[in-house]
This record gives sequence, structure tokens and C-alpha cells, in this order.
Amino acid sequence: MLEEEYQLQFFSDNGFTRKQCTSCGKFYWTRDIERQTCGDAPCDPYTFIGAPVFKKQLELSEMREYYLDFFETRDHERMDRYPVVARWRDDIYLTIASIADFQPFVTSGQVPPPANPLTISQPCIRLSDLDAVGRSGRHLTTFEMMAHHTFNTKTKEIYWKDDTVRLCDELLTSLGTDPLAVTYKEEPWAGGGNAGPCLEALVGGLEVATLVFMNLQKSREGTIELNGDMYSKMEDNYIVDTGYGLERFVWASKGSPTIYDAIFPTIVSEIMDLAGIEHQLEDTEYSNILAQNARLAGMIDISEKANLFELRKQVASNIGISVEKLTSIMEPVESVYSITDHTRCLTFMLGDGIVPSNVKAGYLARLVLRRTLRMMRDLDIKIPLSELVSMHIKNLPEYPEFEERFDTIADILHHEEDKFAETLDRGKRMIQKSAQHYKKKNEDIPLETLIDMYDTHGIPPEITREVASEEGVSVSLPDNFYSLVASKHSSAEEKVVEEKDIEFVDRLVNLPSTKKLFYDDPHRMEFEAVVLDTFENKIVLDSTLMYPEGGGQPADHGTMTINDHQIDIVDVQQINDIVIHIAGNIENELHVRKGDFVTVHIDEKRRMYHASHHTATHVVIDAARKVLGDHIWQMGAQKSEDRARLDVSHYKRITQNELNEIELVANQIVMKNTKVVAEWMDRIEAEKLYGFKLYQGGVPPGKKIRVLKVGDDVEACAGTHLKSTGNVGPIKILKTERIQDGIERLEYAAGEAAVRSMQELSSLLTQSADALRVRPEQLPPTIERFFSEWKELKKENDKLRSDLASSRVQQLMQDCENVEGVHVIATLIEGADTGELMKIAGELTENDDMVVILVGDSGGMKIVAAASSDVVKKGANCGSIVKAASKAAGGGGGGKPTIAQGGGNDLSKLKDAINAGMDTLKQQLKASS
RNA sequence: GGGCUUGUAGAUCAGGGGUAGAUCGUCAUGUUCGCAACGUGAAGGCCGCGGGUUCAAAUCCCGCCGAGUCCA
Repeated sequence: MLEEEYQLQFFSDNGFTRKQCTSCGKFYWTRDIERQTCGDAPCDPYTFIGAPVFKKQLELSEMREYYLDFFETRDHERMDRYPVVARWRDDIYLTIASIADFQPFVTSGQVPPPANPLTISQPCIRLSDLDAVGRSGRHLTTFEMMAHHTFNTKTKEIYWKDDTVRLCDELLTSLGTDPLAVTYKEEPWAGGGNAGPCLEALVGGLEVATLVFMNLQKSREGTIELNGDMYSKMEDNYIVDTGYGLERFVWASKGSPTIYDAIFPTIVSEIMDLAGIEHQLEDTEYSNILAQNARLAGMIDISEKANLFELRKQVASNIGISVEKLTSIMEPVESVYSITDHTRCLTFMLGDGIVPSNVKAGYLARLVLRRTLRMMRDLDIKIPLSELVSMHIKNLPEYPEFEERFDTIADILHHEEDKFAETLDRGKRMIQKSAQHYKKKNEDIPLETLIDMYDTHGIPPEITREVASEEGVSVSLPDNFYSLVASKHSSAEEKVVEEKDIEFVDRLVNLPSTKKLFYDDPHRMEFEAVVLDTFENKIVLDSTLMYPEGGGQPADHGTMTINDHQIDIVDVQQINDIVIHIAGNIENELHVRKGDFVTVHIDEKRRMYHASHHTATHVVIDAARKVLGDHIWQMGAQKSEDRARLDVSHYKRITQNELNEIELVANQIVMKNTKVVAEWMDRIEAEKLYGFKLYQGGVPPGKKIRVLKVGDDVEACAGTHLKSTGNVGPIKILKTERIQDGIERLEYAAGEAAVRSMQELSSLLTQSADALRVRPEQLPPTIERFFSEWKELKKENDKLRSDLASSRVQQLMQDCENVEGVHVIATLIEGADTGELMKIAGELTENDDMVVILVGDSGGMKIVAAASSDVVKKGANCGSIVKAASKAAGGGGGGKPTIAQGGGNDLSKLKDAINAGMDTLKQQLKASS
């Protein structure tokens, strides 16, 4: 990054000099002429622990208010926070920074900022340093990024670097920071396709703020290189993106040994009590250990296991105790810190409506939740998670929405606890079995099993080791366990590259946006338009009434007439703002040219069916939310002519009662017959008015969005709809399906389709009832009766068959012939199937010196041979007897020496089969005698 | 979105082409004033559903449904 980017008027006016750090070699700005190092760890150790850098100690809420108020009085507009789950983004699940609130449309300039300049304190969640949380003394999964942002354009600059640094500096000094202690380190920043110069504000070894001047974007033609990527200047809009860590400010104001003791001391101490740990920060020796640990951890990246050991070694030697002693002191304390942090993370996640799942954001919630449960288990903390979350909610009165949602949150947590307990139980049984297996072989449990337990069954390796050692089998757990798991995945992954009509897309760039008439004129089904371009079977018009596929609503169909020629339009797609009509029945050439006038008729029925299912979808989600709760979010939707489906987030299976209730409520909404209202609104205004619930079906681009109200549901929606809910007609929910953990799929039909599906259902009923000669309402008991009778008859049949078999045994004994000194019975048993033959054979061979070759003729030819064990000793092998016999019958067979079965299709070969069997038996007996 | 595992008696699981099993639980019965414990015996299975391969499928293959889990 260029040096002049950092030459600010503010620095020269205020006696700053630019220096190079003697330790890391990076450049920084300071007022302190004596200073040698940049102020950042590891060049400078933490000095604020035990010696706060601010004059006053402030709690989280006080500090947040101080900050927001500071910027508010300096002409910044205060913004409400955004949710921690980034519903408005499709590239990230969680809000990771304050600027994420304004990406991508505000930062790209497509949408004007909600205020300019603005200030906000945005709760963020980052799970990338999960292992360091609790251990480093400073890492958190959840933090608030306080920020002031400006969005500057070519025509209007609010403020840029000078004012940004000035405001930051004023803020720090207003809190009582010694101006000489503040340094600003130059550190170019890049992320998410943008980049720019950046200054890190450092006090007492702690980075308290990051001031990013975003003025570059990734570009192939760019001339500025950063981290191996090329960037070019953004001329039209350049952005001040700052981030001040609220929790760090509070920590710096208190100077406590760890950030955790600064921000939620009461919860930490409550959990310490529960874990039976004496957490006496007044105890100077104990406090010193924590402080030493945090100071050194500030200088080492402890996500590596080896580094953690190194940290322990240093702290131990500084304090003069053994590493083992230190570890035994630190580990439980670190776990408590981590539990405290993680439960706060869960509070925000669940409070903002994430439903734990095995996919997407829900998976991240479950990951944090299970980590927490594991640590609680290790510390033998037995209270439910909901109580810990409840402590956080009480501690966060600034977030009343969490309190409101607590019942649902607690329910979700209990549900998750049960699930994890079941997973662990299942896992333990598997490990016990596996351990016993290896114990017999006198071996350790192999690494493969350890990985499999985790990867396939979700059992953490520590638990595998623990359970195995209870069984007396040892397991070696390598340090790089998780990367071994990861490598197992990466080797199996492959990517499929999609081919696109690049040539066509390139031509689209030069075309104007297609005028979409279907919003203003939703009921007109015929229009004329001018052809702007064609490509193979694709036609672009200047305007259209045809709805392109989008928002789960399929494209309109129709016919296009040009002169006397008719073309079927079988698909309509939208690329950027251009609608493409795709023809189905072209033979060699499209009889349409640029500039032609065409008349288009839309398949009205299809459109109406789609519209009706689309409106019904909004009705159903409204009903689902009313019945199941506010955590219901649309996770996907698809409409067709005869049905529609909606995927919603929900943490348990929808019961039949709930389903009935949803169906009822949905139909009540229909019967209320309220108007369906669509209006184009300013995006920011709509978000302010309705919140992010707008984006159930994804985030549409653009400054203005189409806001659609159906019943109490308000969403950004581009689909075609009916005029009022009454027009939907009946809604019949056809089924639910759990497509993923935490996601339920509802399938339903609306209007005519609903009537037809109900007719189908009742016809199924009457058909079933007719088959049983009963009235439909008699079906359940009748079927019950039939089924149990069927079972009884089956049993009786079995019993009779075996009775029959025994009675035949007597009779068959008379047909016994003597072959090579053994008793042989070889005969046809009419109407017998394999099972019957087996029974007879089994019983006959209870006699000594007995061989039977039985043939049945039920469903083809069945052959069973059996021999008593003494004959087997004499060389008889029924497997080969049956093989030979069934081969003669044109089939195959086999089995054990004592008993075997086979068969063939050719009943006329019956004699041949018996003879072949006999021959084989004779040979066997001869051979061994 | 991708990967892996899995579905057998009320529960937990074995069997992995050749007559469906074990343990616990249930019921009956014996010993007991009664209970527990124990002995003896019995009941209890569309082997998730539907196709296919085969003489033969719980078992192999395909599809569907259900459950679990790791990752992006």
C-alpha cells in the first residue's frame, strides 16, 4: 500500500510522527517521540491489565451508550442493530461485522445508505477462533462492533480519512486515554472483494479500533496488488468502515485479567460456583496467573496445540509452578469462560431466530451448543442450558426481544439437550462394542474408528477415549485430529463446472431492461411487443406480460404470433433486468427477427394456478407462524399448477394437530378475504418498517423492492398474485416432510387444485372402503381387524403346515429305501413350497442315518435336501446334492452340508432332478467308504 | 449443497443370499404371607416401503420414506 495514503493532515496538525516498529518493521503513527514499537502485540505486551487505560470503569451498556452518544452529538445518525443471522445476505450466515449490514447493495452504491454518516453497535458472531475462546483471555464468539460509517460518492463526500482518525482520537481522549499511549498502525485491509488502507488504533498493547478506508475493489485490470490480488480504485463510492470492539473498550476500562471478567463478571462467577471453582479475583496470586496468561496469550496464536503448551510453559515458569499444576488450574477456568461466552452466543443466535439444525446457520448454532454441553459435562455442571441463557437475557435488558422469545428459546434448548444426550448414548454403546472387540484382540482402538465416531456419529474423540478407557482399552488421540477429519473430506470432493451461454449473455449487456407489464396489469393475458434481439430459440422483447421464473414461481407459458407464424413459448427466464422468452417448437430457424412486431397470448389457466398457489404460500406461512411461533422462516418454496410446497424452519416435527391447526388458520385467513396489497417501496424504509422478515424468499437486488402484504404476512416478493385472499379458495395441506433437521416441508394445494386433491383423497377412501365392503368411517377399525386377523391366520397357517409336515413324516418313513447303508427318502411332495419342505426335511433328519431329497411343485420346482449329522460324517453333502438336482431342473441352488435348498422352473424335469440328486449322494457315499 | 452411517421383537442390538436370533422387558407358572430375587415356560416380527437380480433376498442392486452425523 502506498505510503502517501497515510499522510494525513490530522497527523501533522497534532504532532504525530511516522515511525517504523523496531520489532515487526511495520509503520505506525505516534505522538510519543521516544516510542520504538508499534503498540500492537506481540511487539508491545498488554499493559492495561491492572492499570486501566480509561479514566472511568464502564459496563457494556454504559460504554455502548457513551459511544453512540459521542457520535450522535457529532452529527451521526444512530441506527438500530441488525440481527446476528444475516438474512439479507446469501454469502454468509452470520453477521460478522457492522459493515456486513450494508453489503452488498449499499456498499456497491446500488442502494443509498439508511443514514450518512451513521453510528451503530452491531452484535457480531465469529466462530473462526473457537478454540482460543476462553483460553486467550480476549477471544469471544460474540461481540458488538461499534462503528461510525460514511458512504462517500463522487459528488458528495461526508468525511474521509482525516475526520475519521480525528473522531477516533477524540473518542479515546474523551475517555481519558493518555494521548501519548495511542498509536495508529498502518495495516492494509482486504476482504470480500474490497480493500483499502487501514489504521489500527492501539492502546496499552490492545487493538481497540480498526479504521478502514475502503476505496479499492478487486479487478483484473487493477494496478494495485494486495495479498496476491489485483485491485483498482473505486471512484464513485468510497467508504469509511470502522470497527470498535465494545467488549475490548469495557475490558480496557476495567483492566481485569480477562475480557470475560470485564464484560459478564456475575455470570462468570455464578458458573464458577456451579463448577466448584473458587474464582477470587481479589486473590492476587490467582489473579496474577490469569493476568500473566492473558498477557502472554496476547502475543501467541494459541489455536495451535503446540503454542498452547508453549504458553503454559512460559506462564508456569514466570509464576514458578509446574506446567501440570498450571494446566489443572487453568483448564476448568478456561472452560467456564468459554461456557459463559458460548451461552451468550447462543442467546443471540436463538434470540434472533436461528433454529439449530444439521445444515447452514442452524448447524453453527448446534456446533456452539454441543461444545457448551461438552464442557459443562466435563465440569459436572448439571443445570439446563436454558438457565444459563436466562442469566444472559437478564444481563441484556437492552435486548427485550430475547426475553419475549424466551419460552421458545428454552424449548429449543431442552430439545437440543435431549438430542445430544441421545447421540452420546448411542455413541457410547457403539464405542463399548468396538472396545470389547479390540480388547479381545488385545489392540488399541485404531485412529480410523476414532475418526469414524466423530465424522459419522458426532462423538467427540475425547468421549471415545473416555468410554474406551472405562472398558480398559486405550486410544491415542493425535493433535491434528480435526485436520485429519478435514482431509478425509477434501479428498472426496469434486466440482462440476457449469457451462453457460456466454455469447448470449454478452449480447444482453447492450440491451435495455425489459419493461415488465404484469405488475401493473396482472390480469391482461395478451400483448404486443417489439423484438429487440434473438439468439437460437431465445427472444428478447422491449416489454412483456410474461412472468419469468423466480421466487419459486415457474415461468408463464404462451404462444407468440408473428404474421401467420405461431411459436410456443415454453420457458421465460430473467437475466439481470432482461426477460428472455424461450421457444419450444422451432425446427431449423426462428421465424422472428429483430424489429418484428409480435402478439403474445399467455396461458391464462397456468398463470392463475401459479398465482393462486403463490398467494396461498403467503397465507400458509402466515398461518404457520401464528400456530408454531415466530421462529418460522421460509427456507425455500416452489409452486406448480396443482400444488405448492413451502419449507420452514422448525425445531421439531409438526404434529398432526398442529398441521390441522395451520390448515384451519390458513383457511380462516382466506375467508377473511382481505386485499392483497403490493407496493414498490424504498428498500431501507421497508426494512425499517417491517424488519428482515421481508426477506423470506431471498433478497432482491435494487433500491426499490416490491412489498407484498397477504393477511399479516409482509414480504418482498416479485411474484404474481391474486387480488385478495378470498380468491385463493380452499387450501388443503397434503403432507409434511422433514427435509432436514430443523426444516419442515409443507405441501398443499389451493383453489381448484385443492378441491381436486380432496376429491382424490375421498376417492381413495371410498375405493378402500368399497374393497372391504364397509363405509369409509368404518375403515380404521376394519383395517385394524383385517390386519390382526391376517397375522393370526398367518400364524395358524404356519402351525398347520408344520403339523402337516410332522404327519407326513410318518407316511414318508415308509418310502424309505436303503442306499449304501443309509436311509434315503427321495420323493415329490405335492403342493409344498420351500418352507414346508424344510420343515419336513428337518424333522425327518432327526432320525439317525437319514438323507432326504424332497421336491415340491409350488411356484416352480423347489428342491430341499437334508442329511442327519452322522450321514454328513459319512461324506454326504446336501449343498452339492441340491446343486446337481437343481441344475438338472434348469435352475440352481446350494446350502450347507446338513441342509440345502434350490429349485428350477422346468417342472417336467422333476424325475431328472431327483435322479441327479440321488446319483450325487451315491457318489459321495461311495467316495468316502 | 456435498459426504458418511443407519432402519430386524416393546427396548438395545446380532445375523449380511439358504428354516429370523440374543439380551432386557412383558405374560404365565413354581418357590413366598407378600415383594424382590431366582427356576421353568410362553407370547411378541409385512426384517421401513416399492421395484429389480436370483431356484432362493432381512441379506445384493435401484428408487422412495424415516433416523443420525460431519463439512461448506
